[in-house]
Amino acid sequence: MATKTISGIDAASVRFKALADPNRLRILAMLKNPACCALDLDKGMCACDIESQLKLSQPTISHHMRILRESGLVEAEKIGPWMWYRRNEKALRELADLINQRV
Amino acid sequence: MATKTISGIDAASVRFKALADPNRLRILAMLKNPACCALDLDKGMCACDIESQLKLSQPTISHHMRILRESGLVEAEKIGPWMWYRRNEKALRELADLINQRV
DNA sequence: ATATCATATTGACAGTTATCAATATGCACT
DNA sequence: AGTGCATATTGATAACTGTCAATATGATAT
Repeated sequence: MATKTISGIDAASVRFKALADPNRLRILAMLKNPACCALDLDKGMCACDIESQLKLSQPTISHHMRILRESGLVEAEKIGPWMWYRRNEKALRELADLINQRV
Repeated sequence: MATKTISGIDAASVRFKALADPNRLRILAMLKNPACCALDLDKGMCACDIESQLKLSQPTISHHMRILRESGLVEAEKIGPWMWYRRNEKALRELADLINQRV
């Protein structure tokens, strides 16, 4: 348990790293109010919608979504051919709390 | 005013980048409860104290402090030969609010 | 099976980052 | 002036990052 704090710091730095890119911040802001091709907004947004709103190539979007997913700040679900992305509000709240209370 | 939002995102990404390193997170945590060579804790911590608690060279500490300072998350004041560093609680709170409300 | 669409992976490249050793700056006290 | 101490800057290097073009994977519909 002695290394718990350190590994917590490392995990936090991974999440802050995920936020440390303007395009990823734009993606998270988009996911807050999904404007997407489907009507069922609860699903979040699919990659193609995100791509159409940012001037980035499809592989680049995929790269950013992987970083957001692996950091735990975004969750993904595959439905048919589409990948739906949603914010992990709990993880985001924990990160905000970390700034306010610990770090 | 049209670019206000974008420049806000860029400014935020600079601050998150400042948090995206484990050693800088450790420094911010240290500054929360300054354990330092001087008695006047209100001043914060001087660079030598930070250096003695992290296993990093003096230039590396200086580098990290510059990034924290330029991001606005930490303030610095030179008193005699020492540089005193303090957290900018307002900036940190704003960043936490950004996660909670905007991004 | 095969053609199509959505997304992921790979490979490459330019730019950035974390780190240290060496050196410079700047202050304080003889 | 000169010595010593605290911090900053420079230069170098290995590792990482954001981006795109090309290619691969995997699901759907014909």
